[in-house]
Amino acid sequence: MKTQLDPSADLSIQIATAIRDAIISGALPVDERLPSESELCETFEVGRSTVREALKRLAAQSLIRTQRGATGGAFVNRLSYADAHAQQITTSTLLLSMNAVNFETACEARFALERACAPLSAKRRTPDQLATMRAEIHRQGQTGLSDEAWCASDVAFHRALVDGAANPVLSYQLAGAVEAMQPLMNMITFTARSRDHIIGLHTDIADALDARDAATVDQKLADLAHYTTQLALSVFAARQATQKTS
Amino acid sequence: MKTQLDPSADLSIQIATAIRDAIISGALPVDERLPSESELCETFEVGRSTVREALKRLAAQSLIRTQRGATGGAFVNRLSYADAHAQQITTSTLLLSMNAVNFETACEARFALERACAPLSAKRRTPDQLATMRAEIHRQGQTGLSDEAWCASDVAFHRALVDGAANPVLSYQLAGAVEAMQPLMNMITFTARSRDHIIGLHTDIADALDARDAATVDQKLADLAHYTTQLALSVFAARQATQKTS
DNA sequence: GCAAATTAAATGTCAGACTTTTAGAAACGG
DNA sequence: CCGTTTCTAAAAGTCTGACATTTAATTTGC
Repeated sequence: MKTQLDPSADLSIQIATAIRDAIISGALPVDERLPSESELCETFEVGRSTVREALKRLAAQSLIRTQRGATGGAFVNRLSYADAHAQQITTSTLLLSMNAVNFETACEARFALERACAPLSAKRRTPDQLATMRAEIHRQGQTGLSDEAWCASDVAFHRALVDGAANPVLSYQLAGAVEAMQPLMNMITFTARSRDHIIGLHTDIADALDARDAATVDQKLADLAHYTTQLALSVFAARQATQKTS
Repeated sequence: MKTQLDPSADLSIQIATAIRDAIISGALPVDERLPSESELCETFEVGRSTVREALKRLAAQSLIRTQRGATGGAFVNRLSYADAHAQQITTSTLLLSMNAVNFETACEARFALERACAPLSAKRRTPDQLATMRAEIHRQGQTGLSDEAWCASDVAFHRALVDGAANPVLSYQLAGAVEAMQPLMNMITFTARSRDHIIGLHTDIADALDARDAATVDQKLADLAHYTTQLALSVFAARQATQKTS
């Protein structure tokens, strides 16, 4: 792990990189304990704060965890799907909000990914996941549901669909994308009429999954993608018109 | 941004979280300069090392960048697709290597995602991207190509296919998945016979994209997924048999 | 008016002390 | 001999103060 450091660049970055490389390459296996901070100081011949800043960088990426106390120290962390999922959501959310990705692009990506797991979900979905979808559809039909609650339920519905594919790698990638889009979706006002239409499509999707009819699931997801995009465009257009008159 | 800190938990984590929330919520816009370290010390009433460790955590996630000198400081970073892409690859790679995701699961996810952008790529691929694919196919046909070089070319081919969808959100998500799988693919020995078969499928895919024939692209990707999975399984089985005899 | 030197502000690094947490060892008592 | 309590040591977390380095703005000198 020891590498010569270039004093002209930031030391804590170099140390973090060296340790990260050791972890990624497998030289430091999961749950292996790193040397203590003092030992790392001697190894790299730097001050303790420098070592600590390097370790914090790694901790921020969930590559290590630290534990205080006598047998404590820094340990190589087994990256959990939950950790990866959280990072994915943060990254995707920031990417969407900071780069002015237009709604169409985000929507297209989301539904393209979701359609990718439709056939798998049709094959493997459990009765439990179907029940979750039905429950969310029922909730979506309730009057007086706020736009936020509506969107949250929408996410839960699609999350169940994705989980139905029973592929954790797909779930982690996709659920991140779906949830990252929620802030964008929250900006849309869903009228009672548009809600009814979406609920209809959701019902069709659930029915098709029930019947393990992959083609119909795919078709209805495509319809939903098209409808959502059109709806968003009209809502944004209307909002822009309002702003001009005011 | 100022929030009361709980002295029982780690201060640097709380400070990092507070600033991160401010960034994600948009309270701190892109390129906004954070208060200097000394000012943050006073705001949160902690020592400078604590503030610095918090900032390093954020820097590790590309949420901020720091600049030295008179007009320096920490600035809210505009997350670039390149940054997001790099993080995605690291996360996905670790997830696959640390969680004993079996090859079938990873492969299934990868091709499911890739098939998701096949129809878009068929519609939008540029002549340039087609040329890249043809070039990689040509390279793959050369004799004496190492397994690593073969896999790298394979990644480049699929990357061009994904980029053909002309959706940056899809590119970032998918290219990460494709590249994260490369270490797993590198573990497979590709015989001349299997290479020929894959090259044939690649050619079919390129031809179908050329003709903007989405259905055939999808079909050939499915074939490729199936073939790759079978090939991997047989390679792993053969390796296991060898180990038993030794 | 332009170039060089100075200054000031900011991050990066270091050293040392202290605090807190924690597991294990030692002492104690039944 | 066993269980409980106390002590101890190791380690991360925090604080303070100092110095180094980088960089832009300011001042100075010509």
